[in-house]
Amino acid sequence: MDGASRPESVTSHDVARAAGVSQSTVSRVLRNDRRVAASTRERVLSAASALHYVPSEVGRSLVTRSTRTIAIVVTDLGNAFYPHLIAPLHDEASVQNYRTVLLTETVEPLGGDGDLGSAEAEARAEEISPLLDRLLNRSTDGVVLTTSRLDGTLPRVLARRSMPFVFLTRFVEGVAADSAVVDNSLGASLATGEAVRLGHVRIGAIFGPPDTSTGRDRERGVRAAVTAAGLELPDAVVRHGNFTFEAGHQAMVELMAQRPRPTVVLCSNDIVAIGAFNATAALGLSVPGDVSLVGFDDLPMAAWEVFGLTTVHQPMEAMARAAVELLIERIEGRVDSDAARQMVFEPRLVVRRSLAPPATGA
Amino acid sequence: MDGASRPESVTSHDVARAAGVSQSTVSRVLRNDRRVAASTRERVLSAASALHYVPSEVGRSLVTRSTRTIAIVVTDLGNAFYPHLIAPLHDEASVQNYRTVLLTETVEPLGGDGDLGSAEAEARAEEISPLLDRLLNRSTDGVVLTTSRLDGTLPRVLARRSMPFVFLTRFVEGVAADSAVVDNSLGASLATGEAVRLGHVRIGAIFGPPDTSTGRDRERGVRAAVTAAGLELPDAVVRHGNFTFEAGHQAMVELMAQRPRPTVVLCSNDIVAIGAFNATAALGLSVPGDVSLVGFDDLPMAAWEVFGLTTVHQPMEAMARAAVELLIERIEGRVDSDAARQMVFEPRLVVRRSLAPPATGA
DNA sequence: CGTGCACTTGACTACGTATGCACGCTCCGT
DNA sequence: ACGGAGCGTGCATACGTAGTCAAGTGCACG
Repeated sequence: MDGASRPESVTSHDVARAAGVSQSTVSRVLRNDRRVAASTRERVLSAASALHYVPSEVGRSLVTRSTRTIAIVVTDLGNAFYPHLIAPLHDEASVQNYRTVLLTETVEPLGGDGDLGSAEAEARAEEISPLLDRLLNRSTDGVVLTTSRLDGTLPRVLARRSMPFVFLTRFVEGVAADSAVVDNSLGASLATGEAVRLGHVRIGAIFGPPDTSTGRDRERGVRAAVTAAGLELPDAVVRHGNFTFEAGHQAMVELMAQRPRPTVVLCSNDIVAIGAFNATAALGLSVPGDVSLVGFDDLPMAAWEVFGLTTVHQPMEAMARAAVELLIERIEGRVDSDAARQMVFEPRLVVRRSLAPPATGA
Repeated sequence: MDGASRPESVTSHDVARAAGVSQSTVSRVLRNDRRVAASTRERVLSAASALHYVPSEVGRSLVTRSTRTIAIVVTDLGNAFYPHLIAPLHDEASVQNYRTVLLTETVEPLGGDGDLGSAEAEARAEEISPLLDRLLNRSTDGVVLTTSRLDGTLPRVLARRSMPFVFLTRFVEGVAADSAVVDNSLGASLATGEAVRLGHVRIGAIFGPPDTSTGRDRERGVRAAVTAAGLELPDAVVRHGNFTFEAGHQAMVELMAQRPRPTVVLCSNDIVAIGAFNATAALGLSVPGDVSLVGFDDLPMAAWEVFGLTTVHQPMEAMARAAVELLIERIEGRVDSDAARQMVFEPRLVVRRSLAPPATGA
């Protein structure tokens, strides 16, 4: 069956034999141990080079009990949001001489049997999913979580098994872990305040999932700013949905069917806003002529000329770097306290075409 | 320094002790070896569960000489193209019980010393870059290459070290390796033919890098169709660039400055086309009123209402699945021949708003 | 009642690398 | 000339798992 007969690879023993030294010496040379004679080092290096020797990471990991690899957990790779997070994570990890593994958390549909006892729920949480296995089987030194829902069990399990991890973008309350997030509530307030300042009164919103910190905090910020302005946010012009193009598209179609129509729609993020933008195109409406739109995140896409999307910038690169640093400090035990270190970044409003004063006399 | 004192994890020996059996038996139970008594199995499983035992992938890999992990090599994670490739790759690998690692190939700028001797070039090729190290250090069983340029040394090095790999989307001539690609030349011909059929005569093009099979083959297809129609493709309305938004944007600005302007511009892929689309918006031109646009790939984005991009569909999911299957067959030695197996998929023209007949009397 | 087979289990070793320990050698000081 | 320090190197072992070999038990059959 497995007729592979993989060509057995060259090991440090082979190099040792070729150089006429012991395997220990080979290891020392390659680990840059300075207690080895220059002439020996030379011989070993040329033997290694001649044999095309590449040290086995597996053998090394087994004895060092470290893989210098961190896992990044995301939900949906198809979502345009993640690449912008993944790239800086990857880069910063590289700088710190860590490798990166990308893992997807398949969100299981909440089945019909909603009321299983807490004992049962606990048991299910401990059940080893493929993802959890991957995180706990020591092929990874730490984890960056970007997708956690507030009720997620994953962070709790990781904490219990004392696997180092850090929250990025979102976090889960009641779990003591480092995190790097933007001040979502403030950002949403800024955007809402600007809409109010421009004279918008009939404000609509497409919020994110209430069981994510991001969705909830941005909603809080919008509602606070609306209330502070003495305005209201009627349920008829509010929708909740996932952070996806499709969710934004569909919600926007519904909102545009309301009478009176909102003159501005605040969206939970840029992807949703772009879904909404396309919905207006499908409906023959114009932005900002018929309705203004505001996003959140400031993805490169928001700046595209066809959108000109007003949005709230969050420093994703800085956040990703911070997350990696926090994590690696934990991994290498360089941090004294067990307390969670929460880094909160400043949002910044980026004004573009998609937000304008409401049409007069509409 | 490293005061981590990582809590030493539970091993199969711990489980063995708890269950009152030998480590071998624990291993057998977990490997589902049926030569173990039901009662023993029961005891071992409950001990393992009580101790929250998770087998060490590192230990396992060392002895099995296999990691069940395949690497995906891409250039630019920020490019919207890759997620659509990565997701199905990841999924198919999961189905086959393989894990996936995402690696980026940093394309080194071609320095000024262009003419180093072939011996020198060879030496540099053998130099172990971080990426190459990662691919050869046996932390990975095989590689999916999506980014190779025609002169790339990576595939050749992999072949020489007999590391299984497969080309996806692009390929490199002269390297005998399995590949899964669309018929790029045919696809480009289809799109060009349609433009001609609609009456376009002044055709412009933004081609991809000539040192990629994708860029070159799509260019070939366009040129063949133009010639077959008895038309010409003047250099003034042809640009070459990378497969990026920015390249498409800039090239389009240049093409639109030509007189007479082309009435249609064929783009090397959808990202480039969308860059071009945005350039027209910046210039105050309309698509397809002032100029028609055609892409390639049929990313979900092409179907967005604001674009309505006519493009050539390639079955990326099927291609990704095929690539994974080809690769795993190689890894597991299930394929007799050494000959390259090339799977060529059918392109399909998807007509949307962005391609229309040229304005009359323009 | 003896032989042999089926079934179950444990002792042991290999995988490739890193490293503690000990040994031998050189060189210097007295 | 002798002792000790210090350097360079090899031996042996550990890491956690899989699998080989052999041994033990019990049962059926002759």
